[in-house]
Amino acid sequence: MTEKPISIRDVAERAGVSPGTVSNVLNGSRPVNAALAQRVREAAEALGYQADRAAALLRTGKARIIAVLVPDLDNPFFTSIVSALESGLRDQGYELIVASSRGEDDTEHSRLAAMLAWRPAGLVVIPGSDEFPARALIDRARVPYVVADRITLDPAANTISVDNESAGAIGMRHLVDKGHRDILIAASVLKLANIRERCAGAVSVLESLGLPPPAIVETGGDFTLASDRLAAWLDSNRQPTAILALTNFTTLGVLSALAERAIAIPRAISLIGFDDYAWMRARTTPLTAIQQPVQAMGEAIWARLKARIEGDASPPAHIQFQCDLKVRASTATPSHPDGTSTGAG
Amino acid sequence: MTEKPISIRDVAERAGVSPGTVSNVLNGSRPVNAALAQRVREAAEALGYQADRAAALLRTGKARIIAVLVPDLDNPFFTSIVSALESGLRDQGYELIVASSRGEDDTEHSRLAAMLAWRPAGLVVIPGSDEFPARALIDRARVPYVVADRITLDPAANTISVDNESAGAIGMRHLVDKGHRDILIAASVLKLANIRERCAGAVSVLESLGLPPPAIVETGGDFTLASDRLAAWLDSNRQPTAILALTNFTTLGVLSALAERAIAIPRAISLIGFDDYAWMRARTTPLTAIQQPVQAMGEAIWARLKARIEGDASPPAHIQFQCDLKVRASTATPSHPDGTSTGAG
DNA sequence: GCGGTGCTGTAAAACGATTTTTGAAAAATC
DNA sequence: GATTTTTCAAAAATCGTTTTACAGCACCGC
Repeated sequence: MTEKPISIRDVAERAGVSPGTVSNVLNGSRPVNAALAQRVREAAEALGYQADRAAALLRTGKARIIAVLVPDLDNPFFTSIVSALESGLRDQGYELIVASSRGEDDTEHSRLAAMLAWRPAGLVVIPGSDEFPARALIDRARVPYVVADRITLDPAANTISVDNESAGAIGMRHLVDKGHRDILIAASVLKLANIRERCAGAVSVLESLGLPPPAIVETGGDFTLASDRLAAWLDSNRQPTAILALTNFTTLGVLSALAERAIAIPRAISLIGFDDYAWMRARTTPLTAIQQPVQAMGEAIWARLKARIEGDASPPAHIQFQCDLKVRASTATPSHPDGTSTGAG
Repeated sequence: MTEKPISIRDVAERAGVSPGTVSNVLNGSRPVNAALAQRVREAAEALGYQADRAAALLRTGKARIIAVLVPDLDNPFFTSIVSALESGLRDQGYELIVASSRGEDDTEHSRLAAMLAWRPAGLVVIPGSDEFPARALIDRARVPYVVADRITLDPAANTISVDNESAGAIGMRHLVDKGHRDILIAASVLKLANIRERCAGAVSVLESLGLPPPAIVETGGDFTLASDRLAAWLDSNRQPTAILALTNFTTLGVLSALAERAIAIPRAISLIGFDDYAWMRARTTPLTAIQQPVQAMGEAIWARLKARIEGDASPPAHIQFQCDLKVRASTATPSHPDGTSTGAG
């Protein structure tokens, strides 16, 4: 009893033309007599015709699909990129397929292979590691792609990221300007180039001023781990006067560790967070934060990818966005300006 | 110079068999001589063969695709559902295509139509409104589907949601038990049935105890709006001793409004948040929160959808999950037990 | 008036898998 | 040993679109 979905043939019949003509009208691939075209369009409308994407794809070899691979769909930074992308694609007849690599190389590989079997028109990938071994797959598929957020060794890749050195530097400079000398950097995972660069930027500020290097603690990727590592560090080291967090999850980890110990922000310790979410502002002490221009990045990713899809053959671009420091109440002058001589034992 | 992607024909040739046999081996649709099968598998492996999904889809009529439509890809509740779903699908050869309706009926309609053109095997939708006008599209496409989070009037729909009445009730009961009588409910949008039910659950607790009804403020969907509306309400009404927030965004709105006014939690006002995110815990005063079992819901959605895809014809189920109240430091006994007689003017 | 040249529509050939049909061996039966 | 049945792979049909090849027609210049 299940009625068949309407095909191009039905439309053709109703409009009294051949299927080829219908296709030409609907895709504008070849000029068609205006009156006929009108009839075709009416017929299509009346029947509620939607071209079967599978058949179209099979013939043309390119799906109007953009595949996105991110390391973690529970990380708001990644989902906000996905969201920004979706906004860009929505009106242009593309669909978005998403997958999470969970930061594992082999998952990354298998998910990528599965998505490429759809022959997507383009690919956006946030690699789980700098090596990015799945790159070979992409090469083989010859699909236009953009690497986002992470830096890659792949010379052929278009990349969209933030200026991580500068991001680290503006945070550190702000702390130094406030008078802090005893600063802890909460880094997530140092084997990621972008995190290393944020560190480097921060460290270079101290270096250029002839100040001693900061302490760095590597917190790992997720929130609970970060919280534990930071707590352990705080319990076994002299308390810094300021903390610079390099990702949104480490920011949470720092907040958690400080809250547990009832360490006041910014009275005892100043804090700079990374990324800028509503929960960072909806606080008694809103967080000073290094804000990534997520929306702009999403748009840039799509702009670049779209250009590539449409045949642009310019050399690969490496677009870098500047982060903004949103100064709020969580950073203040240290209570003991000479931070090196005090602090808990 | 672009080498062609390897097709089933290439594999067949290399293994010295026909394409049909390759298909039978790889899909197990019909028995094939073990030795031959082995040869075929080796050839496929050697060539790195991946079946063109489009061709397969065209023939079989069903894509191994699950389409997901959510109201907002920037809302962590919705993305966590997507994430949980992705985990379920990953190993079963399905891909996930996502789209955002932005809470607009016509966007919902057009995005749904676009996704259905791929003839997905299944559909998960979180409708933007109770009316859910796009339902007609789904009926026409005869695709198995599950409605998540929202309640729908559609009698044929499988739904997965939380027990909203109970969720509202456990929050309110906790506040009443603590001694609060002057309670404000921060609801997002009352035209959504799930929000109305949370309200109803909360209100019924007061009713059953013979207490006066709570104040309710409708904050709207997004964070800044919620913050403004709440601020306005607080400025023009007597200050309650406790606030019950009914969504994660309203929780943020409440926090923001209270922070701006330097109203201490829980000393001046107790607060119960909705959903349970790391940022609610990583605070000096961790939030008491009504936690939705997101992971379990994601799994249930997939289980139900999968059953339907595989031909299960049992009557539509309406699965409800119970929320958990996580009691933390943001709720306390009101400073003036008789809340009606004090408060700011 | 005639051959050429756009124009515009139809007919038919792809696309690459799956599935049905066919056919030729091998196995079983008498 | 001849005939029937079974087995299993090859061949062919199919899905619905796009695109190529071709044909009819009008119009052009000579």
